[in-house]
Amino acid sequence: MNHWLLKSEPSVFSIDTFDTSPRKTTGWEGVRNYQARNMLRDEMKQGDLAFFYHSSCPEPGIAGIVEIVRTGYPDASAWDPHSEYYDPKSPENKPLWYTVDVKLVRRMKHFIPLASLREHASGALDGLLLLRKGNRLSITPMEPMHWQFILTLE
DNA sequence: GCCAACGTTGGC
DNA sequence: GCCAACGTTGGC
Repeated sequence: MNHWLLKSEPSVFSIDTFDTSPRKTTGWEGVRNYQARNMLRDEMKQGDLAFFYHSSCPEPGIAGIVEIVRTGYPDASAWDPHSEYYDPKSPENKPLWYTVDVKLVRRMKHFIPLASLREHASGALDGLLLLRKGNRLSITPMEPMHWQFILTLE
């Protein structure tokens, strides 16, 4: 099983938004970055777990855990002219962008602020992509070691 | 709002 | 293929 970290802006989709989603599941639409696309399409497996991270907000950090419940399939929003994720460069019969379905497993017992993660940046969380300067990927793979350690922080 | 870092675009 | 310009991300 793989471990991931998914970023989301709470003003767009927060951990609470899952409560209003059928079966607490949502399509992870709108990723328009090739590196992230490749992970969505090729690497995420059913049953994989991911930390759900709030970004670009007053208190960034890890809010919960989600599970990949459907593996990569074409992101239809790229073909929808009314969608904010519409991409005219995506051919109708050849999908350019992909998405997966994620389901909320649970909230963290305690929200884990980015600042708390940083305290271990040169220790147990050394190498965590999220903490690397300049990292902007909305999807990053995580080492099981880092996953386990973060669970001890909650 | 500022700024660093990175990705994408497009001219050549 | 190079590289400057531009756009986006995201913490602060």
